This record gives sequence, structure tokens and C-alpha cells, in this order.
Amino acid sequence: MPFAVTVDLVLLTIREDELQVLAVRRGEAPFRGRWALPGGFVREEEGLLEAAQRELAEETGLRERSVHLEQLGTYGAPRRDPRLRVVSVAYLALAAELPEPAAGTDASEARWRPVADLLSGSDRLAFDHREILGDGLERARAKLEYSPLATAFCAHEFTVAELRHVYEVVWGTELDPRNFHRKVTGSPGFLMPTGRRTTRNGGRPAQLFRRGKARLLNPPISR
Amino acid sequence: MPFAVTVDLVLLTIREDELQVLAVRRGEAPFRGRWALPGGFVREEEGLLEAAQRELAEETGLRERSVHLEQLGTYGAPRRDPRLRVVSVAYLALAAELPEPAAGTDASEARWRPVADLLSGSDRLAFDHREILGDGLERARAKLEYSPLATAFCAHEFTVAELRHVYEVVWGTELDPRNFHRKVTGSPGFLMPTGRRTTRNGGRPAQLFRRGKARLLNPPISR
DNA sequence: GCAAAAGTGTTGGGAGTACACCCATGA
DNA sequence: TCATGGGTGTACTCCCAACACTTTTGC
Repeated sequence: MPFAVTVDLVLLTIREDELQVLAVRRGEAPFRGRWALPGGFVREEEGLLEAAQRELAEETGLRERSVHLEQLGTYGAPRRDPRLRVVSVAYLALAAELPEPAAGTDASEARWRPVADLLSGSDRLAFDHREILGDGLERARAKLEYSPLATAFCAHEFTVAELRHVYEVVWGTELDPRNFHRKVTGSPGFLMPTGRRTTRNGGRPAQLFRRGKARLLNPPISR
Repeated sequence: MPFAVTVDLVLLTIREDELQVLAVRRGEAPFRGRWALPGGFVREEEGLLEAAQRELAEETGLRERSVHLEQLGTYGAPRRDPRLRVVSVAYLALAAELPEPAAGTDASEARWRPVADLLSGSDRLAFDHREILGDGLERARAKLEYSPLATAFCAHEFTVAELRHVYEVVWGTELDPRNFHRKVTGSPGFLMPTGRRTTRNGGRPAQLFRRGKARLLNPPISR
């Protein structure tokens, strides 16, 4: 049985105080004119993660270093693509704020779109990409609690307030700045102090941190 | 690019006070004579979950009702199968104790094997199935904490002690029976009392429960 | 000085652990 | 009546949400 295998990317970032995802406007049938997740075929001599890294580089010009990339799930309903049987392995990628993608890189327009808009159905996604995006969002939300994943949304160095902003945007909640500060700085291995400070918005300068080596947070950060 | 797509099953159960997994002895090259996870090709008109359900039924004769089945991950390294490019979607299945599979169903011998034996490397698995099994075990362990998944290892009706036994075997720890009892009966939606009681091993009869409707446990059951 | 943001101290209540104790059965 | 496992009560500890308060900057 001949199957086509693709990777699709749910690349999330935080821009303009909301969670946004990279989407491409489809130039061809099927679903011409609709938004879709970026993706492409897996090559002959390429692993799945490798293919996702390549797609990521093609879409954003980013080396994999600064981007968190993990397998999200695989979608293979018989007629999810009307042309042929395609099994798609979705990857979840999280990045710090990136520039708007250069136009015309791939003959198709790529843009940052608010996740909420694409999920609310006002702007329907191609294929089963709405389901994939929904699963990606859920995964990201859950992992913020018990893993240091939120740092993947931040630049190399960041303040506690910036990290808190990530949590607040992804979860859509407000967190107490004082307790949050204590929690994250007290969580072993979550943050590494750099010793440097910054002043960005007036007020007392904040310490700058880098991500630490911890892979799991306990106790978790509660919503 | 022509890919073959298969589903592989990590079917776990608890037998003889240990965690066991269904394995099949390979009758052909490659890896002839080695143990492997049960699996097979996805058919033309079949979804991925559907294929996993079919495999499960073929191996165990079980209807999907009583078995928990969820996608675990997808494995597609270029040369994981030396014959052709195979992408395998692994599913994690959890079941209550089942009879030893009938011999000769599928020309290959299927048997319950202790997970620890297969992971410790004393009995090497075919392909990348050791990695898949390891991922499945990790997933099961993690999900016991924050989901009512442990009930999937129990029969339709079960006692608190039987449920505790599941946790103790999967985690390899001992739990305080008294606090455990309070936690699980107090967790809303985890267990539904049937009103019936049973005496299995002498001692005071225990209440019988069924799984409730909760999908998430909070607070979680801690290791 | 005043506003604004960073960071610390304090406290009261809730949750979890450890363990003493009581309950219901079979032999 | 004893052994065995089921189930409840209770006290102590630790954690954490809430919020008052102090620190350090720009204007």
C-alpha cells in the first residue's frame, strides 16, 4: 500500500500579547485560499524529526538550537487529503518572537496568525489542521505546568516578568507576580541567573535569567 | 516517495504481580527468533486508530470496549526496517488480565512477557521496539498520576486494593493502603460505588467500584 | 517626590503523611 | 479468638495563596 508521509508544523510564538501560529495561505487546490499549517513531504533518507527541522529552517530560516521541537501526534484518516492517502506526523515547535516571514520564500504566503482566530472557526483551516492546532495548543498548555517549556517562548536571556507573561498569554489567566517570582526562582534548575540586570519599561531593573537544565518542574506551576 | 505505514501495539497488562507486555516471536528475517511488538500494515481504507483496534482484536480477540487505546508516537528512522522504508505508528493499550493468547492464531507465537525482562536487554527486541516499549512504559507511568488510567488495568468491577496493586506494580513502589483509599474514593469522578462487596482473600469484604467519568485527576495520585 | 515595576516577609488555612485505631469476615 | 485485610480518625508538618511592605529605577 503506497502512503505519502508528511510532517506538519504547529509553530507557536507570542506576539502582540497573544499566542500566534505560523500559517501559510494555500495557493492550489484543494483548499485553495485557505490557511494551513506549514509542512511538506518526508524525504527518502530523512528521519521524521529531521524532516521537521528542515521544514522549520525553510519556513523561518531558524537553526534548531533556539526552537523547541517535539512530536505532537500522527494524523492519518483515509480521506484527510482528497488527492491521495497521506499520513502526517505533526510536530509542535515553540519559539521566541520572530520577524514576520519574508514573503515569496516558498511561492506561498506565510504569516503569523492568532491561534484563537484559527480555532474559533471564523477562518477555517485546510485539511484537519484545526484539530492538529487544537491538539498542539492543549499540549503546550499542559506542558507549561510541569516542564520548563515556557522558556522556549523567551529569548536567550529573559526576566521573570517576561516568563510570567508567557504563562498568562498561553493560559489566558492572571498570575500573582510576587508568588510567581518566588516559585520560578525557587524551582531548582528552572532558571539560571546571569548576574545581569535590565530596565525595559521603567521601574526597578529586573534580573536576567537563562533556562536551566531541569526537564521537569516540581512542584509544578499551577494555573 | 513510497512509504509503508504500520501500527505497532504496546499492550500492557498485570499478571503474576508484574507488568507484562504482549510480544510475538518473529518467524522470519529480519530479526528471526527475536521478540517483537505485535503490529501490521495499515490498510487502504482504514484510519490509524481503526488499524490499531483491528490488530488488537486479531491478537487478543478483544472488543475495543474493555481496552484503553491511545496513540503513543510515530517512529520513522530511515533504516529501522532493513527491507523498506517503514513508518510505524505505535499505540499504547492497557488491559485487565487476559488469558495467554491461543497458539497458532497468526502462525507466530504470541506470549505475555515481563516488561522488565525485555527492557533490561537480556532478551533483545527486534527493530526499534525496545525504544517504543520504553516510551510506552514511561507514558503509562506518568498517566497513572494525573488520569484514571489505572482502572484500565482492572476488570469491570474492582476493589480499592486491586487498584492500589496496579499503582504499586507499575511504579514499583509501595503505597499506604489507608491514605490511598481516602485519596481515590475522595477524588471526584474517579470511582463509582456499585454498592456490592466482595471477599476474595479473607479479611473484611471490600466494596466494589467501577470507573467513573473523570478524565483528569486532581489532586493527582503521587508516587 | 511620585509612579512603576521588582522583589521579600508574614501569615492563616488547606492538603498530605504517618500512624493509631476500629470493622467485618473466615477459620 | 485470632489472623487478615478493609476502612476511619487525628495530629503534625509543610506548602502556598494572599497581601503588606521594601527596593530601585525614570521622570
